[in-house]
This record gives sequence, structure tokens and C-alpha cells, in this order.
Amino acid sequence: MNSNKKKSNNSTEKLATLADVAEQAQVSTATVSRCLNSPDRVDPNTRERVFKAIDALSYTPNFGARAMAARRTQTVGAVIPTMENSIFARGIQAFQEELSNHGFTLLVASSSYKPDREEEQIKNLIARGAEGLLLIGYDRNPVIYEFLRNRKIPVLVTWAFDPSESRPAIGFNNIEAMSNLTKKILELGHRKFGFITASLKNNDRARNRLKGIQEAMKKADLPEKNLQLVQTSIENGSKAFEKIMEAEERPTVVIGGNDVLAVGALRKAKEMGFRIPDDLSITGFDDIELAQVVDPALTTVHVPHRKMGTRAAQILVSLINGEKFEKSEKLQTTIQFRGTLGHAPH
Amino acid sequence: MNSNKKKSNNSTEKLATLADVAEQAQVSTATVSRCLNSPDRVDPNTRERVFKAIDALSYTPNFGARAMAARRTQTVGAVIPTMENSIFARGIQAFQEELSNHGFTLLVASSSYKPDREEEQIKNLIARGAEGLLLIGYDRNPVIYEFLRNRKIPVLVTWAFDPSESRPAIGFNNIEAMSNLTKKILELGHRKFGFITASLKNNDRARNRLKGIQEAMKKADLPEKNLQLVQTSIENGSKAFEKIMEAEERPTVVIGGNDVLAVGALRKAKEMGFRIPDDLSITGFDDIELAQVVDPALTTVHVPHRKMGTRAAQILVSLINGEKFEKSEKLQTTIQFRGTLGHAPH
DNA sequence: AATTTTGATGCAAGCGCTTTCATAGACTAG
DNA sequence: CTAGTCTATGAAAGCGCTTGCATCAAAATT
Repeated sequence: MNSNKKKSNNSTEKLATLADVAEQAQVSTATVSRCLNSPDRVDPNTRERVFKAIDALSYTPNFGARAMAARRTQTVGAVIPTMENSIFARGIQAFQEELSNHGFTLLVASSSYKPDREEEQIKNLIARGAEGLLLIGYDRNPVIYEFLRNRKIPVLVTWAFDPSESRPAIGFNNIEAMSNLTKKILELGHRKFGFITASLKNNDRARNRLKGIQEAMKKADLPEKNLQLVQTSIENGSKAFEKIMEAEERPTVVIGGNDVLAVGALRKAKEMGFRIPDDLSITGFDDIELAQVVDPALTTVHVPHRKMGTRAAQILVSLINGEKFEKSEKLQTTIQFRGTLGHAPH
Repeated sequence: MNSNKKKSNNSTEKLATLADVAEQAQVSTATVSRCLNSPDRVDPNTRERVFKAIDALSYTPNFGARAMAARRTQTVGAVIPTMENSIFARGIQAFQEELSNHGFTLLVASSSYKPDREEEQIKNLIARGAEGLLLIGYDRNPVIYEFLRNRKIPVLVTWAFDPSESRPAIGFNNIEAMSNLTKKILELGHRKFGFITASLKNNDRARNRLKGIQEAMKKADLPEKNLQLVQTSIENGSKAFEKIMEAEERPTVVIGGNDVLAVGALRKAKEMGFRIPDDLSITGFDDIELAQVVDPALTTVHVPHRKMGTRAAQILVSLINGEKFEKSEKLQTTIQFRGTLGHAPH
């Protein structure tokens, strides 16, 4: 229909670039760029012309080019162990929201709890221009930390807080939290424990939670036993529970290293006919959605997910802006009493 | 310690680039690039030298630059409504795994069920170089589809399959699936229904599930009533259930538009003293983790999450490679009978 | 009226990579 | 021994954007 001018909106043409917009608006590319990045530095009339052109060509900036030229991306990355269950979901959601309040975009990746997969993902995020990283827990190959340090990428550890580590972190003390829970359990008269945990390797959270129990039990002069290590999943929680119950001396309480495992244990316990909490108590850790909907609802350690995520975003942004982060922040956990924890039988 | 040569590993220097590697290895940048992208096209000796240099400088390619020069990214994007609950988790996980089998990387974003947020995220993903997009459901502003078409970005719709739509999709027929469930419920003697659904706006899945019920009920000459629209969350499921039970004529079955809502309803039902399924039946849709752990376990519509994700990846990759995708694929859902559905009382 | 200041804009040099094309040497074939 | 074929490599032209610096006209100052 139209005369075949050099420029047309025909969809066989290539995508519009900054230069195309510039031409259409009769300005230089510099001006278009300024319209996008610091609009107040260009005359309102020109600006209008430019935006009209942008619209007309339905131009969208090319992120890669922009990142390369400007050497910043307003992007941060996060690598979480898994997306399958919702252990990290609420925290990450809050993290994301706060980040976007600061004009940053979040790139999430998951490692499936595999160290080398995590490393790969970290590199991927960096290659994609992440200016800062949120990582779960402290435990990882020092080489990675070194790599990140060389590249001057700020890293914030979360989901853990360990006073003995100097690295910036925002989280809670896993030892303390689990130790507190254990004390409460002891107060209720329990003396025979079972514990189901995620694998301890490369997982300081799991290790420290176990440590928390051990410390409390040592103080009470109780021997440690009935320990099951599995990969986190409801199914595995059930299996581990079964194993524990094969012991000659059955525990009166089974502590799950996280809610997912605890819920698996709970399910199996009911299947096996235990009355919870009369015959047997079960506890979790994290206080995720799951914990509220099982029956009886799970007694667990409540973690301030959203607060942790929000604060993490704030800290990371200030870290990226070159501000110093004096000392790691410790958040408080609380014990969320629900229906699965009761007095020891007899 | 070292003499201050021009190049040093000192961390005050800038990051190593392709050019640095080239210099160190005494080759041109072209050769280094080839080592990275088609190693077999360079002499083994040179190759070794290059990789040594890469190591020595701990070089990592800059994704943005690469994308810009090569005009491809091996990246696909997905925008899901939410990460908070795990409705999409398993499917996306499988999607991701299969994608990485094909050498692609996945970028995920969530829209919080907000259309403009979704649009924003789509643009963001495109700007970041996504070569293809996975989107949940059909419903969105045609302008977006137009935008994507102009940019020749293949789009695959999932989590839904509607024979009346021509757009590529892999999913299940929400109408049919829900209609089947409803028929089963009718067979069990239920005549008074309650239904809790996510908001219908911009959500064809929810609309079609409702339609499925309506169709089945019309066939049985039953009037539609007791409909509650809420945003998906356990809490809202509970509230909606309460509302429904305020009706003068209480339903004998409450159908949840998804498992999350159903679980919320179930929780409240038990709180209110209903014996499930003797006094009242409850059903869900999706068959996520949650459905198995509640007590009684939820009867729900099983969706082949993993298969859907895997197949979606395959289709999208072939779409990106310019292959034609003849017709959308319909996956079968099944009814997963568990404990919450029983005969109508009396 | 002459000079300085200010504001809006353009020029052009990169940012770090890929890829086309050209080249030179090593082989193969006739 | 020459022509033709390969193979390994390099030179250099971009990819689409930002930004320091220069320019110029208009406004402010003297």
C-alpha cells in the first residue's frame, strides 16, 4: 500500500534501534539516550518528539548493549537451593519486592542443593551482569568467594547468622534457634529423641540445627541417637521416620530439620497409627505454609521470612552502592506452638 | 612482591576481557572466541595455550557483549503468576531441566497475577534477550501478543489447552477436566454445590474451570449458586468457605478452583466441626504437594506437571529453531481420588 | 554592549564480543 | 613442479548503547 520508503513499520524489517529512533526524531542518539536515562536534561519539546518516535517504532532498549556501554545493570542475583518446595519462596518474594522499590531487578536461579550447580549458576548470574548476590548459608568453596571478591561483587549471606563468621549476613542463628526448641521439648519431659535432617554436607544451616540439638541434649546429659540424613522432601521425611521407628527404643519426639521433613514424618506417623501429640511429638523448622495445614498443625520454629528478604534487599543495595555494612544482622526466631508437640507420654 | 608489569593479577585492575586473554596467549581475539564457541576449529596446541590464559586471568565471558555480537542468547523466559505457592513449581522445574538439556538457560519472572506486571516482565525478559517465552494461560492483552509477534519471539502457552484458540499451547483442557470431576461428584449424589475460585479476570484457567462445573451442572439441571471469588491463598480459601457456609442452604460439596483454595476450605471446615467427607466433601485442582499432606488427603484433579514442563521446553526450543509447530498439544488430566470426596450425606 | 554563564545538543570513542573475509602455509593430486 | 584444496589464523567491521567533551545559542551578568 505505502510507498516503499527506506523506513517502514513492515515486520520483515529488523528491530528498531536507538539510532532509528534518533533519525525519526531528528536528533542524535545521545539525545535519545538522555531522554531514556535522564529525561530532565533534555528540552521538553525534543523529549516529546523522541517519545513519539519511540512509540511509533515500538522501540525497546537492548539490555545487553546498555549494560555494556553503561557498565551497570541494576540487577542482582540470588541462588537458592530449590524452588520445588516453598521454603525460600516467601523470603525471596519479599526480597524481590524491596529490590524493585530500589529500581533493581532480581534474577533467581536454583542449585538443587548441588555445590557445582550453584557455582555454575553464580557464574551465570555474574555473566548476566548481576551487581550483587544473595546466597543461602555460608558454606561453599572458598574459590567462589575469591572469584567474587576479585570481581568486586558484593555478596550477602542469608538464612543463617553465625557470629563466628565475618562475612556480611542477615539471618538467624540456627544453633540457637534449634537449641531453644530442644530445651522446650526437654521441659515437656521428652528424653528420647529422633532427628531427621537434610544432608549436612555443604549445608551449614542443617549442621547448625543439629548442633543446636546436640548442645541442648548434652546439657541434659542425654545421648545422641536416632539420626536420619536424607534429601529434603516429604517422601523422604516419611521414610526417615519409618527408619527411626524401627529402633528398639522408640523416641517420644521426632524433630524435623525443616518443615518439609517434619510433615513427611507426621504423615507417616499418622499412617502408622500414632496419635499426635499424645503418643508422639513432632516438630519442624521454618514455619512455611505446609506447617499450618497439616493436622494437627505443626509446632515449628518461626522464621521472619519477609523481614529477612526485605532487609536483605536493603543491605545488598547499599553494598552495591559502595556503602560499608558494619556488622551482620541477626534476626529473632520464635517457637510457633501448634498441635504436634505435647508432653512426653506417661 | 612482583615487578609491576603492565599486566598483573592485582585485584585493583579491571576484569580480564577476551582481548587480554588473546594477548596473553599470543593469538587474536578471533581465535580466543573460536576456542570458546567452536573449539574443534582451532589447533589443539593453540587451544591449550588459550585455555591456559583463560585460567590464568580467570576470565569469564561477558554475556551482554556476546549476546550483542552473536545476536543470540540461548535463553528463554517464563512468566508465571506466582512463586509463593508451588502450583507452578514442579512444571517449571521440569521445563528448566529439559531446557538445559538443549543448552538453553531459563529466566523466570512472576507477575503476581497482575496483567501490567506481566507485561513489564515480558518486556524485561525480551530486553534481556529471551528468544522464546513460556506463558501461563491464553488471557492477555492482544497488544502484547502483537508486540511479541513483531519481534518474532515464539510464545508458547501452557497450563491450558483450548481447542478454539489457534495459538501454540501445551496443556490440558480446563473445562473438560473440571467438568469430569463435577460429573463424578454428581454421581456420588451431590446436588448442592459451593465453588471457590480465583478471580476470573485475566485468568482463562479459572474461568474455564468454572465453566466446566457450570456445563456439568446445567446438564443435571442444577442451579448455580454459592460462588466465591477470591485471590488464591490458603487463608482466602478459608474465608470463602466460611462465607459459603453462611448460606441458608448449605452445599454438600465445596469445589476449590485449585488445591490451595481447597486446602484453605478444608482447614476451616475441620475447624467448624465438619467431618470430611461424611458431612461434606471438598475437592481441589492441580494435585500439588499440599494435597497429599492434608488430612484427609485431598481429592483433586491430577495435572501432569513434569510432562507438561518437559514437553513445553522441547516445543519452545524447536519453535526457536524455526520449526513449525503444527497443532497444540492436549495433555490428559485424571481425577486423583483421595479422602475428601465421598457420597452426599443421607 | 561586551562578557560570562547556562542549557541543550551533537560528535565520536568506546564497552567486549562474534564473524566475514582474506591470507598464508601445508597438503594432495596431476 | 605447479595448481588446487584445506586448515589455522588474523584484521577489522560491526552489534546497540552511554558519556565525556565540544559546540553553540540564549540568558544572565557586568
